Amino acid sequence: MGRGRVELKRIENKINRQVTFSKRRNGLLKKAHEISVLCDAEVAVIVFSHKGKLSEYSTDSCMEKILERYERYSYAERQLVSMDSETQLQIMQGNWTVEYSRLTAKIELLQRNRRHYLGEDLDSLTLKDLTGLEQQIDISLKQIRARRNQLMNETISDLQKRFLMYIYIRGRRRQRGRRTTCWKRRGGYEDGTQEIRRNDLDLTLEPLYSCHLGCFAA
Amino acid sequence: MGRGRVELKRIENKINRQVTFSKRRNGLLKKAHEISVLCDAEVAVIVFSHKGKLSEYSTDSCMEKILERYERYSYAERQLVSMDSETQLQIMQGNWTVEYSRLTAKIELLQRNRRHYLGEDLDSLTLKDLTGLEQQIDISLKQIRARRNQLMNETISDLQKRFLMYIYIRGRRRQRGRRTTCWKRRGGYEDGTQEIRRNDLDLTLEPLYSCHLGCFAA
DNA sequence: AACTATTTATAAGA
DNA sequence: TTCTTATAAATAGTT
Repeated sequence: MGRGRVELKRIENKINRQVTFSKRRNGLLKKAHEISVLCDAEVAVIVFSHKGKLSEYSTDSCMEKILERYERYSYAERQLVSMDSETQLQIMQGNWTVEYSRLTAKIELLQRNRRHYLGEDLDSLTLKDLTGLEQQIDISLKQIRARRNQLMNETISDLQKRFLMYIYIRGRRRQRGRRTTCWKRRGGYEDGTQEIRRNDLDLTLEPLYSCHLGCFAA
Repeated sequence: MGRGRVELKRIENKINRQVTFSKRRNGLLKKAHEISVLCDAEVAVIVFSHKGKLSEYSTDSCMEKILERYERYSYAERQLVSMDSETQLQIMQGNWTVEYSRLTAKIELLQRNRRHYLGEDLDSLTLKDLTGLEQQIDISLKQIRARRNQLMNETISDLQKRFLMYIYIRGRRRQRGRRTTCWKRRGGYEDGTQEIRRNDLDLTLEPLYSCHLGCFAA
């Protein structure tokens, strides 16, 4: 539709491309509106120019509704967009408002996911989404329980070792006590004993990394 | 572009509307592809017909990527309006590094949490953390399962209704078939029957909003 | 941005 | 649905 047939390949001349884009974009949006009105259809058109400028059309100006409807149809999952070289480029160019929005959008997505992981706001999910989520959370619960059991076992055997050490040390002190003379008991020996005793059996659940208990291992 | 000018209003004749829709949809998708190739643009077109059938076009067949880009872009636009004045001031002063660090820190925290919810990187957690996490995830799994079961039950009863309707309609057609004389069966009756049958039992899992099934409710 | 020669899209008919 | 064809609409190249 114009002077001379057009070949379906990228227009290399930058000016021509820009002009053609502008004309055809208008045509496309117009046609989208026409089919929408004439045929009672629900239409969404999104166009990003080569430079990244957005143009859009949506029936009754309700893009979100149409995209939601589309998502329901295609059951596609959105993936978290990880930071890449595009981010760095944006920042280098001082184009931080876009970057800011990107980050806040990402935060919002992560928070939405978080609510799902915590079993909240599940009404918006499809059956497929829910099945996937359930499997994921099920696996994750198993892993958490496995790790917790492991840690509890470590703690228990650790406590056993501490207790054995307590018995051992008390036994040795009693032996020493029988051998020593009486004058050593004067001058606050009673207090000192209590202090030592308090430290003998450490009941906190922190791991006992620094104790060499090879003598009790057997 | 055709015989006679066309008025921009809904085509009331059902057949005409269907034919026009089919033609114009092809035209729209073709033009979307053309501008995409010629002008190196990223284009997404989504069309739902009056009957609810989906047609779509997307540059490089990557609809999700384009919709994500759209969400980010439109979120950015909304964000510029709703951004609090302090943030705007920060950004105006070119002092985006503070804001950037704040946001990335938040993202990092959220992602660390996410990994924990997914049962990853649990070694850094204490027994107390793990116990809390386990309880949380356990509750969340129960909620997800409850919601999933609810949705499955809804789907099942929906299918049951569809099936009953199918039986009912088939029965009625058989009754009608017995009453009518034989000459009506000639001239493509078989084809017609098959077409109707194809529409009788809609096995998609979309909700069945528009069906009045009061007769089966009891 | 306007113009205009052509191509393209498509409405109506078969 | 598909083909045909007359005609409206879109647009490529130009000014």
